[in-house]
Amino acid sequence: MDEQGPEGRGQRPRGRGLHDRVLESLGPAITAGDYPPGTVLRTDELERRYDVSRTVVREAVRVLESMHLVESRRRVGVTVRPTEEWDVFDPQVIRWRLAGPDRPRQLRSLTALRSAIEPAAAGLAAEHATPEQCAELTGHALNMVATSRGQQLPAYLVHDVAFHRVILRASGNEMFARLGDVVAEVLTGRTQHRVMFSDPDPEAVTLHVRVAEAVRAGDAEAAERYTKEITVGALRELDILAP
Amino acid sequence: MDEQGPEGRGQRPRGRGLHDRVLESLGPAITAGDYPPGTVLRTDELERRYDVSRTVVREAVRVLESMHLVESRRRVGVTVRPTEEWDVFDPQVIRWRLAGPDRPRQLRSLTALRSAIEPAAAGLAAEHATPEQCAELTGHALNMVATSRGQQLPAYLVHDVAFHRVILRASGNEMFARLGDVVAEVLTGRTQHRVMFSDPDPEAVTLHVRVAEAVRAGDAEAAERYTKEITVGALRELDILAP
DNA sequence: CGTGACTTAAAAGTCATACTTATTTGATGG
DNA sequence: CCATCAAATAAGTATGACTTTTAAGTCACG
Repeated sequence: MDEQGPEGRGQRPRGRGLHDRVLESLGPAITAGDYPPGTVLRTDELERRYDVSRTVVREAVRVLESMHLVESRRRVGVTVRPTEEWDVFDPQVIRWRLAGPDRPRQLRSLTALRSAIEPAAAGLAAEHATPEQCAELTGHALNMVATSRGQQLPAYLVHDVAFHRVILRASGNEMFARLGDVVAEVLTGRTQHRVMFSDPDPEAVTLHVRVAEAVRAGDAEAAERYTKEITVGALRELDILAP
Repeated sequence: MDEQGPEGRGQRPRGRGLHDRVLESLGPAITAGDYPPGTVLRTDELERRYDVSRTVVREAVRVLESMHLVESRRRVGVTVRPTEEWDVFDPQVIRWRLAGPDRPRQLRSLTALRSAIEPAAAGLAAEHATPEQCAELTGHALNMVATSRGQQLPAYLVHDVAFHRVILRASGNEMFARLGDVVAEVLTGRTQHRVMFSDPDPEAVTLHVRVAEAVRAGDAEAAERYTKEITVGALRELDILAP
């Protein structure tokens, strides 16, 4: 029907299918508040809006429903659910909200989460980390030191993210490990907002080295304490940037 | 807008749809390890197995895919993904795993998570709780004391769950608040396994009262410390029950 | 013997349509 | 005024035809 040539053939579209495209449009819109809770969407309306078949819309809606973003009821339609019922731990929801107007609030929530989780993870890591993980850890810490001065923020960020990922993984707790992506997102976001400022806080850099040492030494208490200091610093930083 | 639905909109609206039935069969099976990572399912096979249409199967698969439990690829099929990629924070995944053979491991992970989150939440609650929430808290704590002796575990559990829910909500952090259901699940599961034993640990009961007092007094440090003691006790208990 | 280009087939993805079922609304009648 | 039942509506399900992607097999060529 449409003999229009394929748009970007060499592109790398995030959505691998039509339902993904619908999802990647509806999800951000809902989490951004474009459709406030209580808003009712109708399947056939969405069909027309996105010019896709019923099948595609239903699959997208089903996923949104599994995230508790919407509720689909017969004879009513697809209703946007109250914010407090959303699955705020769903990585996709987190991504959408971080990309929307709710970003500051979301960053604050996530940083508070980090502040609770990461110290505990570091403590566990001190008890469970393998020699390889200890080596990775010190490696990243040293690289953080090396890149902490002279406009090398991108390189610094890479090692910062990797460091925290190793800690979370080494904790031996699968749930902690799964937060690696979230932490990465927060760290990346923070760097972007800090790019106008100076190099990373030297104290924070030192603390990372201390954490690596503590984990290697198997000193759970120290690993936890130093990590706590790192995350408290992150919280303070947020208050400074947007009081 | 009164909602006096006879069934309520509880979590078990028996057979809300065919796709739900497929999901509630496939989800537990995958998380239980009946289909090990790498296993390939084909849509038409599932159609026949559950005697439903293509539409229904696809919707179920799409939801499983959004949980990162499976990956659907053309010319290949629906592949079960490696365990470490699953969305272990998804409430539904948690429910499934708690109902399966992985339950002990899952309970341990979740208790470690509690141990990290709840003290932080209590600290925040001490700073943000409204007078009403403080009243609820002391009310539940007192009721826990009242029901802590003489085979009243079910009643005790109700207040225990409610207590922790209020703490998490009062923290003012939406992500902490969302963990209320998870904590409820853990506490309920623990009680079921303890039913053969005696009444709840008197020390734990006292600690809950102390937490309520600390929150009311706005003493974040104390609230955090006492809550930490509660969760550490829960961790110890797990080691005793299944070392 | 590889190696790269071409063909093939398998399975998911998409669409259109007809039909079913639950639920709200509101009209009817006690 | 309330209960009951009928109609309208939108989601849910089924089906079959068609498209697209891609793993894998084939074959000619260096």
